[in-house]
Amino acid sequence: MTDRFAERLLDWYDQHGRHNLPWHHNRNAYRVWVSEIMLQQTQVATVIPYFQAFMARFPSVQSLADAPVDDVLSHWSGLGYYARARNLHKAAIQVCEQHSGEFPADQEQLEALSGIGRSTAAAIIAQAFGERATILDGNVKRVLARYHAVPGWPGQTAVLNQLWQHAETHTPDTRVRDYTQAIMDLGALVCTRSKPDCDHCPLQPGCKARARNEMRLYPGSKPKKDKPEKTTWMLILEDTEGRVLLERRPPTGIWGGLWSLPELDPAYGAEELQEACSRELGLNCHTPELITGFRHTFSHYHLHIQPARLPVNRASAVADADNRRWLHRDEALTLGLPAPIRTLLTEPEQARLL
DNA sequence: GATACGTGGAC
DNA sequence: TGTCCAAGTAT
Repeated sequence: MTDRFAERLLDWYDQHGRHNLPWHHNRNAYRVWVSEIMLQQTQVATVIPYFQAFMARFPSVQSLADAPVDDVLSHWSGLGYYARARNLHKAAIQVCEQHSGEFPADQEQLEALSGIGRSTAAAIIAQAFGERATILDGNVKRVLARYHAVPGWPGQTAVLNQLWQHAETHTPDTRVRDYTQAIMDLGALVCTRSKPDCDHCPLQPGCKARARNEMRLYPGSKPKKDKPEKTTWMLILEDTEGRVLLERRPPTGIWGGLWSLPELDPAYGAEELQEACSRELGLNCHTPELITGFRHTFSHYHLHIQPARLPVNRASAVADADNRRWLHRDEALTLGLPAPIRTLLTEPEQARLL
C-alpha cells in the first residue's frame, strides 16, 4: 500500500512499457474484450494478426452478434481453444440483447457473460473503463509469486488465493489502466519465466525471491503427469473432381464446431478402411493410400494422426449435408479448420516431417 | 479440486 | 525431439 510497489512499476512503465499494441488504439470495451479473450493462454505476437483481421471483419459487438458462428470460428482458425470463439459469439449476442450493445462496467455483470472470468472481467473494467479492478494472469502470478516468495503451484486454490490477495493489495486507486498494463508488461519483458532481468527491474528493492537469489523457484511448477496416447484415422476422401470431404465436428470437445477431415475408429486396420468407408459413409472408394502419420501433442494427451488418402468414385459421392461438404481445397481453407488439418490439406506430404 | 481445452515459441 | 507453458474459463 505504502510500499511504493505501484509507483515504481508505473515509473518503469512510462519509460519501458508497451504503449502501441493494436488494442491500445481506438480503445473501447469491445476491442479490449476481444483482445483479452484472444490473449488467454496465447502470446501477444501470435494474437496480433488475428486481432487485426478479426476487427476488420467484426468492427463492432453488433456485427459480431449478427454474424454466423461459422464465420467467427473461421477467423479463429489456428488460434486454438475454440470454445473462446464460440463463447465470444454467444457473449456478443448477450451484450446486444441484455445490455443494449453496451458492455457493463461491472465485475459481476461481466462475469455473467460467456467466456469472461474473474481476471478478464477485471481487465475490461481497468483497461476499457479506467476503473479500479484487479487482474491476475500468468504474468502477474509470476511477478507476485517472486516478489512475495509465495511457495507452491498457482493451480492450487490456496496458492491462488494468496496471489489474488497480494494482487488486490497492490492495485492502486489511480492510473489503474496503466498499472494493469504495467504489471503484465513487467512479467512479459523483465520478470520472465527463465532468466529474469532483475538488474532492470523496478521492483527489485522489495523482491523476496531476488533477495534470496531463488527466482527460479517461483512460481512453483505444476506436478507432471503422463499423457495418454490416442490414435485416430483421418481420411482424405477425394472425388474425381478433386474435391475433399469435410465434416463439421460436434459442438463440444476437441476442435468443437470446426470443420475437419472425417475420422474413423482406430480399431480399423488399414485393409478395412475401404469397407468401413462404404458402410459408414456410403462411399465407394478405391484402395487407400496411407500417408505416414504424425503425433500431435495436446495439453492432456498425445494424438497419433494416421492419414489415409482414398480416391472416391464420383457416382458414389454422398450429397452435401449441413455437417458434411465436398469442397475444393482452397474452398476448404476458408472454413474454420484446426491447424493440423489445415497443414494436412495444404501439404499432405509434410505429414511425414511433423 | 481436477480435468478439458490448441497452438507455437523457447529451451 | 520432448517438455514446458503463455494476458484463463467452463464443467
